[in-house]
Amino acid sequence: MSNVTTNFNDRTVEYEQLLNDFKQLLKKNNLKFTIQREVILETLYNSDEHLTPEALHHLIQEKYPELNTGIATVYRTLSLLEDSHVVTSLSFGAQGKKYELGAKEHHDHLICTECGKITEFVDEEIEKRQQAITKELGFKMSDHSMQIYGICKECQEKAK
Amino acid sequence: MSNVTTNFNDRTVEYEQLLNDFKQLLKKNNLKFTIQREVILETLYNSDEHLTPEALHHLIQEKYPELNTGIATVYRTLSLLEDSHVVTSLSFGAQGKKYELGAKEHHDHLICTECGKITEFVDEEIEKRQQAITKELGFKMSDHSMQIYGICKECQEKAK
DNA sequence: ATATCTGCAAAGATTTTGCAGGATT
DNA sequence: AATCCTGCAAAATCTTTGCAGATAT
Repeated sequence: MSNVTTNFNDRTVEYEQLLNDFKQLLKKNNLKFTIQREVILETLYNSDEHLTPEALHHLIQEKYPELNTGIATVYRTLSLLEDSHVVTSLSFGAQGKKYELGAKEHHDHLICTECGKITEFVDEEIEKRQQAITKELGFKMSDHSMQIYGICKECQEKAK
Repeated sequence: MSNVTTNFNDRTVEYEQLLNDFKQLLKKNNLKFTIQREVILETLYNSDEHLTPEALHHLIQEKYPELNTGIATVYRTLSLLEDSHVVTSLSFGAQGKKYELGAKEHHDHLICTECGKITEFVDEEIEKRQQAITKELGFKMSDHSMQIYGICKECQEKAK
């Protein structure tokens, strides 16, 4: 099972692609390409974490203080990106929503309800079963998301 | 693989059990068993949905208006229940946190993006894989949620 | 030149907290 | 009787919105 044409394994090309898609999306909706929007996309791309709007804003303020990006712009851009399915949001036990780029390879989430840590994983078996189930029910799948909640190894040990 | 002792398949007994566990929990922490706390537990138990604090409060106000339960009590009780791992909170993309009893059988969702219909399903294969994955990573699973988005059979036919 | 964006600050929403009277142990 | 709970309302957070100047097309 190979998929040579889609997997460049080259982060620069990958980001260029993402950025281009984003520009296209904006153009199609008569929206403008601004430095703030680019910086938000880039910061999400370069983060391995699931970011809260506040954390994202903070990162941007640190890296590009001269832009003086407002938190309102972060919220507005995240909504835009979520509506367009470019990012997805998650939330767990603690408070607030967290965002991540949806363009990354598909993966599911293991979420610790004690410390909030999110671990990503991909399981071929599960992906296959999902396709089998939807096919069986005549459902045309466009997307899916899965979260497993529980307590991570570290927090279990701490509790002892 | 049988598990005769734990599966009564009798909702009344199941609820009694849950309620007893809850009472024990309260006693152990020098907390008091109040009518509001019971009603909150019961309403969560009887709901098939994942409820927001507001929705839960609304249901309770409708069913037991004479209690005049305050939203603050709902929040306080949900925190208590969540800290004790009796309920888990999660969020499905849209806004706000949603709560459900952790004791319920797992179920996944097939969501039609055209008509909004939600179909629940359980798949043994997926359940097994989830357990295998969490075990492998030393993670203690309490709950999971999975949503598959797409277009249901009926809507596909309508579109023709 | 026009339409959209942005930061700011104010408004809305959501969640938490202090307090005084009420309920449970 | 002592302790904990509750509803209420105020406070603290989190998110959205209106506006006037700035920026992208």
